[in-house]
Amino acid sequence: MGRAPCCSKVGLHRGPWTTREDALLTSYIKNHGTDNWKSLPKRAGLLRCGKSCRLRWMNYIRPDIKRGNISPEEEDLIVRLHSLLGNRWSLIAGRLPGRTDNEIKNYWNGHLSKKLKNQGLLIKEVVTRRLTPRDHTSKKKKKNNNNINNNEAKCINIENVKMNKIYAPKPMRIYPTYRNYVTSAVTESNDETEGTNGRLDSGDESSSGNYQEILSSSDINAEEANLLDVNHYLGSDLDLVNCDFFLQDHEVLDRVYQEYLQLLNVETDKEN
DNA sequence: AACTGCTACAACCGCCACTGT
DNA sequence: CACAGTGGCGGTTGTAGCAGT
Repeated sequence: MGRAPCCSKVGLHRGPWTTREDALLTSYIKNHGTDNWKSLPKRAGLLRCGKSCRLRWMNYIRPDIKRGNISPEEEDLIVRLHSLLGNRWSLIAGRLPGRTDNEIKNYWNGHLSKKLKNQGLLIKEVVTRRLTPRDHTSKKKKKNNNNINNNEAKCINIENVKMNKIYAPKPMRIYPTYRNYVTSAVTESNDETEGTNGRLDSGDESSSGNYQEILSSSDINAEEANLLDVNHYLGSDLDLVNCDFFLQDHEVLDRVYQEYLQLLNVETDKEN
C-alpha cells in the first residue's frame, strides 16, 4: 500500500491485522472497554493507531457482528434504505442488526449497485451531500477502473434520471433547537440512546410516547412534527430548516413517510 | 505454468461534528 | 469565542484470490 502515513503514524503497524493483534485488542477491550481509542493501542501493547483499532473492533472483532451471507431480505432492506437515505451507510447499518457500515458499503459498491444497474433500477448513484462541500481537488485520481461505478455516476447527466426517483435527504444534523426536543424525549424514555454526536437510537419505538408529548406541548407545527417523527424513526438527522426537499413538497414527504412505514412493517414481519 | 483482468473486501485517509478547556 | 482533541463517517485504495486465456 503506497500511501504516506498520516500524522504521527510513522513507526506504527499498518495493513492486515494479525491474529496476535486481534487477540491483544480483544483482551484489552474485554477488560477495560473502549473509552479512549487514542490511548488504547499503547495501553494494549499494540503498534497501531487508535483509529485502526477502532475500525478493527467495530467492523470485525465485535462479538455481535454477523459476517457474510447477506440474505435476500437484508438485501432488499439495504436497497430500500439506500433509496431513502443515500450513501449513509452507518444509518443503513443501524437498521440491520449485526451488520457494519463498512460491510454494507462494500456490498453495495461491489454487488448491489451493479445488480440494480443491470436491472435498470439504478440510474443515478445517490451522492450524499455534506454540510460543507469537501475539497476534492487534493484527492488522488484513481489509477484503475475498479471503481468504474463511481466514475460513471459522476458523469451521468441529470437528465437521465427518469426511471427511478431516488429521494436523497441531505446528510445534515438536526438543527439544535429541534434536536433538544428529540434528544430529551428519547433520553427520558430510554437510556440506551446511541449517545454520540447527538444522534438518535434509530430503532427505538418505545420512546414515541414522550416524544409525542413533547411535540404536542411545543410550538412545532404539525408539518414539522410529522417530519420530526420521520427523522426520529429513521434515526436520520435531517435539517428541518434547510431541508427544502421536504418542506416544499408534501407529496414527497408523504411518499417517504409511506415508504418508511413499509420498512417498519418489513422489520416487524421479520421479528414475528 | 504464466499472464491478465476482474472482484471482494479489509484497511486507510481526510474531513467534519462534537466536546471540553 | 477560539482552539485542540477525539470519534465517527463516507470515499478510496491495495491486494489476495479466482477465472479465463
